[in-house]
Parts: sequence; structure tokens; C-alpha cells
Amino acid sequence: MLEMAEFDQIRVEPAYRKVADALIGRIVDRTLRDGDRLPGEVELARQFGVNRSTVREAMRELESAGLVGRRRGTKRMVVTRPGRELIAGGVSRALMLHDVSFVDVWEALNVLEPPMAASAAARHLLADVTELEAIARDYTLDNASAGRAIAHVVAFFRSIGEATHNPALILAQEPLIQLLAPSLAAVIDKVPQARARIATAQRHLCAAIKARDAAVAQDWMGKHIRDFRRGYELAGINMLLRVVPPRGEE
Amino acid sequence: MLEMAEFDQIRVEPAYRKVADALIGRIVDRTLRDGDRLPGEVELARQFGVNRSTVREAMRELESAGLVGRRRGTKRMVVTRPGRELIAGGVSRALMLHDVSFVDVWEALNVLEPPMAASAAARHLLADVTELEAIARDYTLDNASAGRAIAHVVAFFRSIGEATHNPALILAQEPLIQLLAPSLAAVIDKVPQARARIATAQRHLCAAIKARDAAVAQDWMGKHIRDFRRGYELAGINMLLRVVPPRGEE
DNA sequence: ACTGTCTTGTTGTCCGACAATACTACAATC
DNA sequence: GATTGTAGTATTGTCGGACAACAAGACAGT
Repeated sequence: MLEMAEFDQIRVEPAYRKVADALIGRIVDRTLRDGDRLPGEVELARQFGVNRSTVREAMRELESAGLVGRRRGTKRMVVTRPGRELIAGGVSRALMLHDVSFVDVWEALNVLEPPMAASAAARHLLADVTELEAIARDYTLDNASAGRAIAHVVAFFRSIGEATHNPALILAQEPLIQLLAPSLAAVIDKVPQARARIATAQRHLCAAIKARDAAVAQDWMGKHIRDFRRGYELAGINMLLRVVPPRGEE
Repeated sequence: MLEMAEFDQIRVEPAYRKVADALIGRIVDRTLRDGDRLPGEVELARQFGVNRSTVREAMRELESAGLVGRRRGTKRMVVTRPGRELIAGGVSRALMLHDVSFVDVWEALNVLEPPMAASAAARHLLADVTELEAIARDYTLDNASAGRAIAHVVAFFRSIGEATHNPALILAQEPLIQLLAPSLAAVIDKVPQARARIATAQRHLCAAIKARDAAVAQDWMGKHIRDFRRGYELAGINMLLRVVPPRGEE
């Protein structure tokens, strides 16, 4: 047979995709801005010249991407900017499905967090440090239950993220925390000294960040993260195991 | 008025969300695995006891999350694991909408990439280095057009990511590359020495990674990333500007 | 100032329908 | 034997219309 250059694949996009893309385009190029109310479904169907069902399918796509949403108990859709948790949720789901292991997550945290602490020390505003100290205080006062303790630990990391004022870092950090959090319960209850060591690290981190001492902050965060790894080892958790979804929450 | 503990908000989820959640649950808990063919829409509608339209809306949600998809030119939906580009696309869109700036992206790359190079040096397999060298060669041979040059640069970063064999790092890196790439065109054409410096960095990185010398790899990647920043400065780009979506591609 | 009531617009869900096309099996042709 | 045509079925994409539930106002009654 004669050799011949292959043809490009011809892709036929269904109407609901085109509608979705059109809307996404308008949001990305800021013709539609955060808070704007979208026209109703019938109106959109009229404008695009498609059926309302088609518009609705497109809408579901935008909705799950966090680009549109409803305000509490309201009916009309408004344009929204995708929230951290939503996006990070998608990322952590993807990571789980790609068999990410505990070491993988830990390694990523080990890469990310110390420089983030340094950046927080350099860039934080006054309110950030207040918030951070409040969370550290909450942790020391309310860490009896593993669940509460972890919630505070997670909040502490998030708060350091906020203090960097860098959305890219914040969003990179979030899925890792989400993946780590559920498994921390096992660690924190099996390792007696864990709670105290976390408190110490948080105290030093607060102080270093407040004093804008990036080097010390980075250093203590490094210790902090390495402590987590030691915790896993002491708790006898095989870090090559893949991260699994949290138990059925209902 | 008497003070009284507030009630929890009661949330009424529409049927399409519940259907979507049910399906997502099955995928996340691996009852449905990658490659499995889903039942048809009518069958699903029967099982859930809802209308086909409702199933379809749920489906769009899963589809846009990358959890299901169609193989080229086939009709039935199959379960898929969300691909890097798709997930990263959502993340970079979110970052753009949150007004991430060039410094933000650069800072994140500066945090992430050097340790990734180190990790790649430590963990790579033979094939990884072959691939990496191939890409470096492609770059030196085909960098006349800015577009081609950038494509190779991006591929080089991705390849280093792959060499770490850490999905968490790979997925953290991808949105940053996606955001940086389009703007590199302006840099690479305005800074004469850029192409040569990139080639040098790639050469040293290949060598260090191949020799499993993590320290040197980390070091050169640091130089490489800092070069990008210098490039932006030389090109006179204000790094506090927010990253904008690439021009209309059609 | 608060509480019903009414109207209207919008969304969530259903039903039924049809065209286009993927899939399958089988016959026909070279 | 391998490719190509044919027919029948399953499935998706899209449409039109329908209705209940409910949010948002407007308005009146107390």
C-alpha cells in the first residue's frame, strides 16, 4: 500500500460542549465577572439556539468546575471564581486515582512547606499573624479529640498558605493537606509525643514568621514536616501504601 | 429576643447531584475501575429511578471532572482516571481567575522545580533519562521558532516531572508550566542570549540527573529558573501583572 | 413592623420523540 | 481469506413540551 500522510483526526463536539466552551470563554476573558448573574436557562437556550436541556448539560459542566454556582437557597445562577476546596478536591481525587502513595504526598509537602513558611515570614501582613496565633492557641486548647486536633493542624497549614499571599502556592498546598489529613488520625493517636511536638513547632513557626525571620521559619517547618514522617514510621504505617479516600461520611 | 443556638443549614441537593455523587463514590472506592464500561443512560436511569435527562446532567459533571469519557469515536462511556492536562487546566483557570501574577507563578516554580530536579536525579529510571536527553536534543535542533522552542522547554520540565515518579509533584508542576508557557514567547524573542542559556542549563541538568547527582541537579535547576526571571526583567515585563489567558486559539 | 397572599419568573424533573451513529452479525464479492 | 456491503439493534445527542416547587417582588391587612 502506498504510504501517505495520515489525516488529522476530525473531532465532532456535541452542542453542550460548545455551549459550555462559549460560556467558559466569556468567564475566562472576564466579559462575565465574578458575581454577575447569568441569564435564565430559557434565555440562554434562545441566544444559543439550542434546547434548554442542552443548556442545562453545559451548565452542569460549569457548575462542577466551580465557574458558576448558586448563592445559598437562591435560584438564579451567578458567575463565581472556583474556590480552593473545590479545585483541590478535584486534584486530590485525581491523585488518589493515580495511586499516589503516602511518601509521594509527604515528599511534596517536604518540598513545598518549608519555602512556604519562609515566604509567609517575608510577605505576611499583620492580620495573617494574628490569625496564625489564634489557630495555634486553638490547637493547644482543643486537641484531645484526634479529629479536632487535626482540624487545627490543617487550619494552621492553610493559614501559613494565606500568609504567603501567593495563590499558586496556596492552591498547590491544598490538595496535599486534603490527602494527608484523614490519615493523620491514625498517627496522632498512636504516637504519644505527637501532640506536644506539633505544639512546639507551631509556637516556633508563629514566632519566626512574626519576626519575619524566613530562615528560621523554613527551618522549623522542615523539622515539623519531618516529624510527620517520623510519626508515620512510629505508628507503623507503610508509607508506600496508596492514599485511600476517607471513610464514608454521611 | 431569646438567644438560641442557630440551626444547621439544611441543604437540599438536586437529584442530578446525588446521581453524580453516587457514581463518583463508586469510582473513588474502585467499585468502578479505569476502563470499565458504564451501563447505558436508560439503564442508569432505571437503576437510579430517575429520568434519563437527570442521568445525563450527572454525566456531564463526571465528564468534565475527567472521571468518565469516551474513547475516540465510540459511543458508550467508560470510566477514566482524570488526565494531568485536564486537571491542571482547571487549576490554571482557577489561578487566572484569582488574579495570580507572574511573580506568583515564578515563585512557585522556584520552590518546586529545584527539589524536583533533585528528586528526578535520585529516582529516575533508565528510560526517563533517555527521554530527557531526546528532548534536550530536540530543543537544540529546533528552537528557531519561539513556539517550537517553548514546546520543547515545556516538554523538558514535564519530563523531569515524570522522572520523579511522584504524581503529587507532577500534578503540582503542571498548572505552573501551563501558565508560564504562553508568556515565554515574549521573553524568548526579546532576550538574545535566552536560547543558549536554556540549552546550557538543559545540558547540565541531563548530565547531573543521569549521574544521579541530586545536589548538582538542584543547583542547575535553580539557576535555570532564576534565568527565567532575569529573562522577564530583560524583556521588560512587569512581573506583578496578572497572568492572562492565551490568545484565542481556534 | 410584621405577616399573609398573589403573581410571575426560574429551576428541577419528567415524558416522549426522532435522527445520527456505533455495534454486531451476516451475506457478498474479489 | 480478507475485505466490503447490508441490515437490524442499541445508544447517544437533541428536541419539544409539560408541570411542580420555589424565589422574588408587590401589595394589602393587621
